[in-house]
Amino acid sequence: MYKEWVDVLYKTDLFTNIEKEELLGMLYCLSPQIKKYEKNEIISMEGHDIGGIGVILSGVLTLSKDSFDGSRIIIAKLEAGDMFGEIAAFSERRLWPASVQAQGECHVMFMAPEKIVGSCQNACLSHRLLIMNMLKIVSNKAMKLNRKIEYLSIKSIREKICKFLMEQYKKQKSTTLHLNMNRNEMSDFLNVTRPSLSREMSFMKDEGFIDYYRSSIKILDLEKIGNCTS
Amino acid sequence: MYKEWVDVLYKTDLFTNIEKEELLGMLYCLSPQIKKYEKNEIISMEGHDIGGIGVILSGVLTLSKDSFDGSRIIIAKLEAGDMFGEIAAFSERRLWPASVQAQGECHVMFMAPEKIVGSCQNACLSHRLLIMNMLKIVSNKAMKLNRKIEYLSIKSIREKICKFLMEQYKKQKSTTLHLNMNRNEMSDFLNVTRPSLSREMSFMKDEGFIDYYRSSIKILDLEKIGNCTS
DNA sequence: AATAGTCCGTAACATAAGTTACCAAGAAAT
DNA sequence: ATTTCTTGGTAACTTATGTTACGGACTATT
Repeated sequence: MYKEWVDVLYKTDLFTNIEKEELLGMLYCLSPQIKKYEKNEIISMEGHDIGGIGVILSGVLTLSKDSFDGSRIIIAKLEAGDMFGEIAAFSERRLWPASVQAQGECHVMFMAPEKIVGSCQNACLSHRLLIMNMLKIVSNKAMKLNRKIEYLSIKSIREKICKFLMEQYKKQKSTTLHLNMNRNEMSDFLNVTRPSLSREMSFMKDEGFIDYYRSSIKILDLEKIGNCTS
Repeated sequence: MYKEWVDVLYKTDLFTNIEKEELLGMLYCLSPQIKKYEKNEIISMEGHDIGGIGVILSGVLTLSKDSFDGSRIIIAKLEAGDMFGEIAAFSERRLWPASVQAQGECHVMFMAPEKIVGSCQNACLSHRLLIMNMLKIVSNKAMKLNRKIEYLSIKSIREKICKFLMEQYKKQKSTTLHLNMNRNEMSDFLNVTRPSLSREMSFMKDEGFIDYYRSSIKILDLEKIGNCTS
């Protein structure tokens, strides 16, 4: 049952530094549930009780936050190997802070947080590793949230775009960028409306900073993008 | 040297579930540094390398983020027993994500993250507890960042004010609120300008939702504050 | 008591961003 | 090939919020 997923799990952050042979044994100890979801199926709803920590075995999920007025902001896309729910699971307020939805068919493994933290007789050493991995994962996630805050704290759209482009540039190590999101998702991510984003991007095109066609963007003036103030 | 601070540390989240008698021994094992800072002294600068995790022994500190344009957003005020730097210390990118500044005279204890995570011979059990406490602390902090994101994602000032007032109401369990910040700090927190905040608050006063005088705010129409949409 | 400093409300004005609507290019379906 | 749907650019208009500046009410200092 777990065997077919060992190769995927072996590469996850949660099981870093844990040997493949040990892994299967640990899995039986952790006794996670594996569930399959269809396209657009909602895996967890913001505000509901947390069942367990999720590890994506296959497929793509979207993490989104619902605003009061009904609009939805996509926080992130998650794929095989990624986790969700770890933050809330180990905190005091054990409610889903966001909604998780299947973008296509996918498999997800759920673990009870107590099983990770709680010691067990046969695999104590690995458990220690597991907790330490968990600490690192949660810390990294917190750092990411922090970066998100930096985005949202920026007030002008142009600065948001510049910051976004610079991060993409650093990630893709090229001035020719291929985004894995469309305009709508990009505007969601930057927390602005699509027409406003398009307008600002077209201004920047007119001014010769960038060129673009749909989700391909070319940075023409890297320096100006880098220290854009207004 | 550490003795005088045991009572403070005993109450911190980091040492939860650890006996007072054990604590002193652990401190010698962790060998933290204690430093004293004067009013307005900068304890750590955003972007610089992390020395260690800080625990506030006395005094009040402010956590703030610098924007590119020079403005500064106050994220939080920290007081005796609070920690800072835990997130970054256990993540991959070990840089201060924010600046920390002394609001008045204060004492801070710094610990190397390796000392917490690394096992030691004499206090292995306590170390396990320490790591688990750490996991909970970091998770809680991540949840708080998440809440901050919720604030920043709100676009209208009025909704921000309403959310802020509702949280204060839940915290203080009274419709007569006493804020521990002035208008400037409040506007920083909500990431809007002070005059804009004042204007919106005065509109809300005119409409009979609230009444206020400086940092005392009275909620008059709890329901309308609670489900304010525009 | 007089002075200076801080905090905060207010108002006129400027502007950036949201809103709505429309259209064209591509993609998918028939 | 034709139709339908999705995606994204554009433009006119509206509106919320930032900007700047001023003044009054406290507070602290001398």
